[in-house]
Amino acid sequence: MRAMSQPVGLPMLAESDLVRQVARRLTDAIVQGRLAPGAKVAEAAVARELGISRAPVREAARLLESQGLLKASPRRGFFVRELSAQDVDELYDLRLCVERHAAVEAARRLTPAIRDGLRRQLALMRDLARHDDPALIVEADYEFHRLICAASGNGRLLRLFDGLASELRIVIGLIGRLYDDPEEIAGTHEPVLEAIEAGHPERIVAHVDYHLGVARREVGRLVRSLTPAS
Amino acid sequence: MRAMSQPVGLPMLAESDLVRQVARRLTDAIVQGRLAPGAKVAEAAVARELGISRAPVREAARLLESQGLLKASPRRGFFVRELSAQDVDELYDLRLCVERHAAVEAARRLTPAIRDGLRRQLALMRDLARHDDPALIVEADYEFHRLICAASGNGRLLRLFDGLASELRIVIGLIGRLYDDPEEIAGTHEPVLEAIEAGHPERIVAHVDYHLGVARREVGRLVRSLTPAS
DNA sequence: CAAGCTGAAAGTGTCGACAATCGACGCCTA
DNA sequence: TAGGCGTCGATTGTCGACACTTTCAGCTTG
Repeated sequence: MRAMSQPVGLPMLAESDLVRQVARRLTDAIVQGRLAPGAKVAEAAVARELGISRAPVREAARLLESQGLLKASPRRGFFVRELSAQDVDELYDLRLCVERHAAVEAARRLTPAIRDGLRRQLALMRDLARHDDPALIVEADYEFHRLICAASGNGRLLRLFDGLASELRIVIGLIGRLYDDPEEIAGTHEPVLEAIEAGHPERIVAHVDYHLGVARREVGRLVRSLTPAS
Repeated sequence: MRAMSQPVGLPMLAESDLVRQVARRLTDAIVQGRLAPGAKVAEAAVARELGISRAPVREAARLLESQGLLKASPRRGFFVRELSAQDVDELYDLRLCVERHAAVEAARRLTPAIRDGLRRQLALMRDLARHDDPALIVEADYEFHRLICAASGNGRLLRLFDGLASELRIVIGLIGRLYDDPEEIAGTHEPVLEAIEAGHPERIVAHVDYHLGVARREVGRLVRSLTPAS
């Protein structure tokens, strides 16, 4: 007999239905760069490959469309979203709004468990930076920011962050690496956590701004290198 | 001969496919209060009523789920989302983040056309406040805020605002009226527009904060009156 | 009389199929 | 030879059907 369902607030990866499984697989393929921006996602092909009908694939595609990973072109199908430099700017503007608030709020509601979680994640990131596995660093980076958003106590904010991060990972996944100097980026994370632990709203905002500013420039450079003329 | 297709950044409401039509109808029914929170939205029933198959209804329901209007319960169907006081708090926290940024950005990029649009909308709101048609006032209020978000030039921000507003209108639609004193709310809008026209970021933020604070209290009171014990 | 069980009805999750539509290839014409 | 047009293939949008699950009403039983 299986364990009883635990009513924890976790995202519930039950994955019992096909739709979420397909959505997960497509998302992975996109953020890992296996499905390049602009690539067509044909329902029938995906369905054949997974050995299922088109209906779940179709619903999963619409789900990903609402998250901004796919773009639906009526009567033509779904395509992996292509991000312009302006798209990246929009995404980082929103990240700034959201993560400023999340960090300040996280500081207000900081518990020992959350603080330890953030410290562990930061240590992990530093560790990965030394061993230099670009894809894993991106993951750890993402998870650190996600923990802060989760610590804000605002579930919608967390979902919003997930959406923004997914979109950004369309371009990041293309290369597999984001930062030239992984140690540097770990270095800009540290003051953010320190400011949160200190609980100074102004310093929190300043450090979040600085860190996201660096990241924005890196990703912007990445996008411009992909689309030389646009 | 018709004009050539204009490559403007408009949302392109083609509305040719059934999915969007169904989504639109369901959304209207919810924000107008005809579908109460917690009500079941049975695919088969909706499909029968509209004389179509279940497939488009299903996709529309999933679309609305991603917008937070419906909640999917596996193997049980879709239900109109119920909003708690905490949900309202979350939504207004996000509105604050987003609309602060939108208003400041709108001031930076203010053009005469946009300024006139905002003024017209404000005048319309004042006019409606005198004639006291609660539902229309809510619409006009929503549209004023939406114009500011659109003026920010950030399409994702606008979509995000639309999502937040939709969710809030689940509860607002229940009563059909939001403010006891419509003139007062028009009064708190005016300084926001003035601050945007003046272009002082601090004043903009202050007035947006004040206005949304008033609105948050009103909606919060509304929600608590609906769910006495929770 | 209340609580648990049983059966049927309703509804969801998934499937395969058909018509409408879009894109591309090849053909005809100037 | 270049450009426009018609036809073909492939894919989407929509539909009806079937199996399984959930729900609820009525019955049985302690």
